[in-house]
Amino acid sequence: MPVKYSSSKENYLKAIFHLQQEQENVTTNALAEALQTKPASVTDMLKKLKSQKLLQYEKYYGVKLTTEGKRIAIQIVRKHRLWEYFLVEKLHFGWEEVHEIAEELEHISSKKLVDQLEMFLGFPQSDPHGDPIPDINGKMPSLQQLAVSDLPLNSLATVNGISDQSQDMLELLKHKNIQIGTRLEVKKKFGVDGSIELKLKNQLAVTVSEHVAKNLLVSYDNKNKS
Amino acid sequence: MPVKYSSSKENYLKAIFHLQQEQENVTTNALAEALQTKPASVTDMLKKLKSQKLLQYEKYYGVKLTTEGKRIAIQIVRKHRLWEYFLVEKLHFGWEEVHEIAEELEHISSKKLVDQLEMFLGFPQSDPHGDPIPDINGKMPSLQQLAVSDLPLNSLATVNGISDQSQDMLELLKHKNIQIGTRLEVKKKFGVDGSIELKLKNQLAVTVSEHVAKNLLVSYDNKNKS
DNA sequence: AATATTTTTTAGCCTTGTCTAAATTTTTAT
DNA sequence: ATAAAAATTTAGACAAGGCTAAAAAATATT
Repeated sequence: MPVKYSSSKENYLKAIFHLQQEQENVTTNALAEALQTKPASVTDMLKKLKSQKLLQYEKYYGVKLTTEGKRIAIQIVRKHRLWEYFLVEKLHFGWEEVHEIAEELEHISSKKLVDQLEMFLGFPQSDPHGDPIPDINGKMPSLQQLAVSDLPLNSLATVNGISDQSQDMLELLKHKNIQIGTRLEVKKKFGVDGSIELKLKNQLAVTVSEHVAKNLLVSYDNKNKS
Repeated sequence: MPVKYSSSKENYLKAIFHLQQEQENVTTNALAEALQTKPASVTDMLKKLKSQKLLQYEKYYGVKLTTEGKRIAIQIVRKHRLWEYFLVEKLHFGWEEVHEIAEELEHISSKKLVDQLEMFLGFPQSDPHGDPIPDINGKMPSLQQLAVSDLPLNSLATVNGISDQSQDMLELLKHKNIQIGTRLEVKKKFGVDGSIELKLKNQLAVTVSEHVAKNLLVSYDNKNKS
């Protein structure tokens, strides 16, 4: 039953999976962009993946994962995020360094390895960037997430994710001392440029641009004090 | 400086390195055997590795690693053994299960990853099978090793390695409760078939065949008690 | 020393995953 | 509704790594 797929195929499935979150039907160009390859190569690979029943593909009409394709994609995501957690929590990497390494580690095939790793790590719910880690059955713990830009004035919230995970973004957040778990309060919203002033728990106030505010995800704090 | 080589090339370098321990000059057939491939494929690859200056190769005359080739091979060995240690000590794998997984993990490229891993593990000196782990500079801690078959009667020794690391051997040793660090005493040597009776510390006596006795490596215990 | 055997290499072919250039289809804009 | 633009696919090529069958070299045997 557990068929092995090449790293390349796994990367295609994962990329399609991620793109599907935004758009039901994934286009060839979007995939080429995501995988840093050429559209012609994507077409070639899609035909192979189709013949393996990992996705539905009709010429010119885009692509959708089958149940099996999705299952494999989620497995890869699970491995990627568990390894990222390991790298940060156990090996003391910075959160901006781990993605690249996890891109390699996620293709190690042993299922037992992932499951033991998960146990060793204490069944973490989300990776260092706040993204949920699928459990052994592929179920994603879904957590309430809204952008800082959507918070009303004076609300209290805790950072639990970042949608733009570019190197630049992660470095900026690191610089401003914002990480997963940081508690913050919305102090001011500037209409002119969409920037927002935040008060970080136990720290000074900081101002973030509209772009940052839109990509910094939080959940409301439980208002169980007063 | 840190050029990347394919997993396949790394495997060739590693296999040559291991075979060189026994025989200065490594033959094409021996390599094909070790890598589970055909001699013709070996010849092809040797030409490529030669052109990259990783080894000296003269048609029909066998092969030898260059300094650079050896450096890379030792890096791979280092990674392999550190990962094996991790799998056994942290993820609680059995020593007979880890080789295959480490074969994959050893090709993960990040140097920082290996070095951090080593620190996280507390700079172990040898892997779960007793083989020495090269340090960050490629230096191997060499330890005194002789076969149980060469021990004189009544000598006390501690298991520190196995030369035949086949699945079957590891399973047999596991069954007989012999592992790295096991202390033993030679009780009887049977000339007929070369088998040897051992008394394991805090356990019953066991008999091992000549084959096992020849492949079980030990160091003499420090006789600092009486 | 000559022949038989084994080892190694060469030649030609295959698969996977990628590319460029050209052709085709779909979408957008007039 | 049709022309222009954009997206996608096809065709043909290439590099890496591997294979089989046949040729060549080295080694062993008589």
